[in-house]
Amino acid sequence: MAQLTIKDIAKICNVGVSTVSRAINNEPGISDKTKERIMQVVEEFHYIPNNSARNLKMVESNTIALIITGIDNIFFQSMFGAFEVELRKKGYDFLLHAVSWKQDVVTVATELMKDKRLKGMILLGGQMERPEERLDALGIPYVLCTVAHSNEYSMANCPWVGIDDELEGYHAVSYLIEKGHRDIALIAGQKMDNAVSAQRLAGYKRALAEHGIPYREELVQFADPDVTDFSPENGYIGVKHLLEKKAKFTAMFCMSDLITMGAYKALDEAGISIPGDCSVIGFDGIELSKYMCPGLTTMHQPREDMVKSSVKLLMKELEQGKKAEQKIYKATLIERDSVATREE
Amino acid sequence: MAQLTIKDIAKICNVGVSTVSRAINNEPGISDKTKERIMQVVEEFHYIPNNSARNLKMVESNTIALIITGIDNIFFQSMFGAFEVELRKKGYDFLLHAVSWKQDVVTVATELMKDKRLKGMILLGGQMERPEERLDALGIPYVLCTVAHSNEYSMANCPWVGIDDELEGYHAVSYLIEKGHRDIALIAGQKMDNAVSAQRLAGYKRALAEHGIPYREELVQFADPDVTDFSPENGYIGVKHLLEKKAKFTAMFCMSDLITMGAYKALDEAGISIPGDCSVIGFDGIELSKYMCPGLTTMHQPREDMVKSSVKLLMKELEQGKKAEQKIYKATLIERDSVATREE
DNA sequence: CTCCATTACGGTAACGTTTCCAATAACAAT
DNA sequence: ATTGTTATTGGAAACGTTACCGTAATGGAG
Repeated sequence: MAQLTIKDIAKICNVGVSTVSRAINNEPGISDKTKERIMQVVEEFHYIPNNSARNLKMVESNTIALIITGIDNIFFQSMFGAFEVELRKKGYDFLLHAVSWKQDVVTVATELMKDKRLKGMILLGGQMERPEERLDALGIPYVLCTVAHSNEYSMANCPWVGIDDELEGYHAVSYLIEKGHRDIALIAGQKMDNAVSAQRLAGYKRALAEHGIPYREELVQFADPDVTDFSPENGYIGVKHLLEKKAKFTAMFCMSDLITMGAYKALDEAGISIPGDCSVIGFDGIELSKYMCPGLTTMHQPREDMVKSSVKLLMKELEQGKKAEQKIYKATLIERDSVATREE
Repeated sequence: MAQLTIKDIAKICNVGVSTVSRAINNEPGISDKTKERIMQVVEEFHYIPNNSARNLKMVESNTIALIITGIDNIFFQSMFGAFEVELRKKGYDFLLHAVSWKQDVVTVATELMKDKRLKGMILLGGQMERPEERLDALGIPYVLCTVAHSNEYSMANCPWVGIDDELEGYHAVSYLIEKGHRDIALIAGQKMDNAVSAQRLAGYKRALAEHGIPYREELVQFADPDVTDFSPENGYIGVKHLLEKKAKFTAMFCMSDLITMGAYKALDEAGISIPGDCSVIGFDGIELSKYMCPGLTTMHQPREDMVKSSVKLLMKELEQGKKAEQKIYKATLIERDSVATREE
């Protein structure tokens, strides 16, 4: 079946192509009568404009793209919706584009920008070093949301919103210490290649150090190379390893809430009660954490605020041409029932 | 910053545009020397072709789209990856496109087909009636995977893969009955508008009827209008409602595993033990179900098989021009620890 | 009835690419 | 040298749309 084009519609209606174009884009300079007639034909023949041609021709769109690395991550998933409403509220079109871990985000972003004549973009998730070097060259406003980076390098030169992973890891562990725990296990992500994990680990070490507790390697368990970072499996296997090593601990910091789900299971199978025998603290504050038994105490990332802030930063750049800014949020501790005080 | 085009590259290299085109698409009819020279310039200037122009010009791509309704659904999420590897294995390019519940899937599909010159497509999730009427007109092969439909209408005329929700609902409830239960609660999705829920409900009723157990309305709990179908909240609130009504039951069928998570919590808060006081069976067999405490007994949908089958069906249409086919899978019961035998 | 201002419309050049076709270069065979 | 064959290359048309510009139609004022 041959594809229906704007010319076909024009021919059917006995008008010029520009008139049809005016009709479908409700532009001025067309009488209501012809417009109606054209739209009727459009409906009847199910004509749909070709976006490639449109994007090719148009000098600028009204579209803002959300480019997300790690679409299978439940944490980011919970942010899609908020981004969409926030952006539409400001009158922009919205485009969600997933990039897999193997692709280079900047390449994808560049491609997308050219193809869609993007007005701006928000990069969500993943990790990168010195992104501004290549991103600035694109010439359109962008903001990085929850994009990880190594300890050595800060995001100081880009529009960036997120939390300080080192600091919040420190807070989580400090909380456990305040509750009287000194033997604190850690279930982390991949040992290499995971910047978030590395930073939270740094926070863990600092908290220990500040309270004069020696760092013991046998208590920190990284994800096996073949399991997904921050997944339930990560937690389940992690705890199993800990138990095999006969590591002794009275509390545990898991680097994601999903990890705690696996940890709960492994602990349950070993007959270790939460929080009686072992306290557990999670990270992220995802919806699911509230339904765990016992309710999970966790460091909650203010996702809503982070998306609002990202959009606001982008708008500022877009509308006022303002320079790059940063917005670093605090995580908040949600106390539920998975952490107990340890008496000496 | 002006956008770099193929003409710019051609000018820089002192060659014609067609030569550059040949280089970047590694087509024959170009000497290795010039090709190398061009590619070097391409790298240096970070040239990226404009896909809009490309798609506009090219008569046919090698791309197959996965169009998914309900990207936030954990069940579908677990299928993305498998689709991608399966399709790439066959040598096709892969494109994931999310459509929100408000959009019309067929419109989106048509648009995408025109824009990207799709070779074929797979529709995942959502629900539609008589989709073949409009989809066939597109003129490209497609297959529906786990797309719901009402009881009255079967998918007999489209390429379709999925399970029989009525039958598997029947199986789940029959299993409970075999275990000696007669007072079986049901936590369902939205009362209206959810075809999957409606079919599993029909299965529930049939199982009851066949065993001479009267259907009692107070035991079935639909999702509140403002909560997400099949979510943990759906389960939590559902059980709370049941308990408020002082409904008496010894077992419970939840229409998704996610629902059971909320149900577990509500049961736990009410001091009702699983499976001692109440057995629970779930549906879907998602990864998470294995980590619940106690381990969840659930009807597992063969996701891997369903994606493989979808791709195979599409290939058949693509390569041999075969007519629409159907593939209806059986769910398999995974017995874990959430269902107990009830003694009379 | 004429003139002018306004509104409605049609024609056509771009947008950046691929692909066909023609043109040139290279080189071997006569 | 001449011819033929093949390997490279350049030019230009087309893809479907939008946006500019010019022209025709309309309608009100004089």
